[in-house]
Amino acid sequence: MIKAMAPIRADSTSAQDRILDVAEAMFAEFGFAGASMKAISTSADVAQGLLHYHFINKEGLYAAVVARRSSLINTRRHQMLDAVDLVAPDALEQIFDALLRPPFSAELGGTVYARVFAMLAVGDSRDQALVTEHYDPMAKRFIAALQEVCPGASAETVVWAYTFSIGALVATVAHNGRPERLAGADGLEPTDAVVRRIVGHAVGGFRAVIAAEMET
Amino acid sequence: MIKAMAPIRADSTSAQDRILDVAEAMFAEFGFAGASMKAISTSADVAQGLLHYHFINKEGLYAAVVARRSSLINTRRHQMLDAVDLVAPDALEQIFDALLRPPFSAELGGTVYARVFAMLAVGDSRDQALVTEHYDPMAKRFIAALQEVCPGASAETVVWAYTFSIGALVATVAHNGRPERLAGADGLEPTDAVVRRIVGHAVGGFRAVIAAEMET
DNA sequence: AAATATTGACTGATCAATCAATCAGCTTCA
DNA sequence: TGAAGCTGATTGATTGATCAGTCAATATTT
Repeated sequence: MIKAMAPIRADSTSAQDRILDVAEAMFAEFGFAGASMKAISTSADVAQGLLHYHFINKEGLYAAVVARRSSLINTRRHQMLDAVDLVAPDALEQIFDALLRPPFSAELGGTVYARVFAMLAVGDSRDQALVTEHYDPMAKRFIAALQEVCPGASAETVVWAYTFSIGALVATVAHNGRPERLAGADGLEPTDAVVRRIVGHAVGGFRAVIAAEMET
Repeated sequence: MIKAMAPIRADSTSAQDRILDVAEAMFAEFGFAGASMKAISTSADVAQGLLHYHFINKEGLYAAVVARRSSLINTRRHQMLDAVDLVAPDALEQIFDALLRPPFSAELGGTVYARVFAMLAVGDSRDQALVTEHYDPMAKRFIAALQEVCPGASAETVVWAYTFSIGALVATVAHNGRPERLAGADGLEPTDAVVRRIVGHAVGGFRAVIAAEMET
């Protein structure tokens, strides 16, 4: 006999994934302390106990949310960096494009997680531990690539330029409506145009801090 | 007889100021939802009811913390922008210096508040309401100054460049130890050196996005 | 000048609501 | 016969907020 297929769930996603999706949205809106396990379980339509069954406690759930998205985004970053020709004249543009474009990607789940990512970047010791685990290795590889392209630059200078660029990314991707408010515009620019802007800014800023170091 | 002097308090600060100082530190470390009124009152050595007496509720206390520091910092920014010669060759440097230097000032209370400021920048609607009230007018004046120096640039481009620079500022001033971690350094650079770096980065990035717009 | 009201700052106790977490037991599938 | 996934009820602790009442200083009246 033909075996019954794996049961097709009405919503087509497992309870675990549903919890992660809802938790991501809640953490994005209210932060770690502001999101409650009760609200997450209610919105995900599961018992609150199930959250602890799968993720042990609130920190575990938070870490799982971060791990899921950061893995997707950083894998893409590594792929794009792999494809960069470090001796090409526009190597800098390519490197920053590889660093800054993936967080905007909708198919990597970017838009909602982006706010969690922004909070991580400015967060306390708990957030920093997650950053250290999930983002620092990627960061160090990009910093090494920047140094390779720009041999005269000191490590300190490159790290600061990297930090500034990530800050610009965070401010952009946290899409809280401020740029639109300040410009008096009502619509969002298409993603690709914003990415080109931020990459151009990062490259220009990078060249400027390198030049400032050289002339001293 | 000589009248008794006004009583000299042991700690020389009013209870209100003490509450604001402690609340600032707590919000900086744990965020809005993470800081509790009980913990704040205990650390400030006052009854919890006094927080509600002076600030009505938690949001009122949070708003008071933001209002106090943002007023100091933005006043300084306006003063420095007033002193800028908009037709000088280094007008751009001067404008960005006026924008980016005050948040680093220790005498304006910067170092602790900086983390509150960082959370504001990436925060939810409550945070954005405070940003709109306390930061947007200043931002608009700086954006206007940048447009004056760079007449060919579109408003949109200038706003994005401004947004990127504020992002770099936030990432820097949230001093969570990440730059040092990535560089493997153990000491902090002197403030003035960091400010010069970030101003140079902002100017270089600004010129780059303007140039990119011109050539299209 | 003495007695009396009024105010503002502040405390200590207490409230219902909400928090994260636990656990016994149910169901489903291998 | 398990084991994994999951529920529903419940826990003690903590949350922001309220309120009656204390106390010292000032203002008003006698």
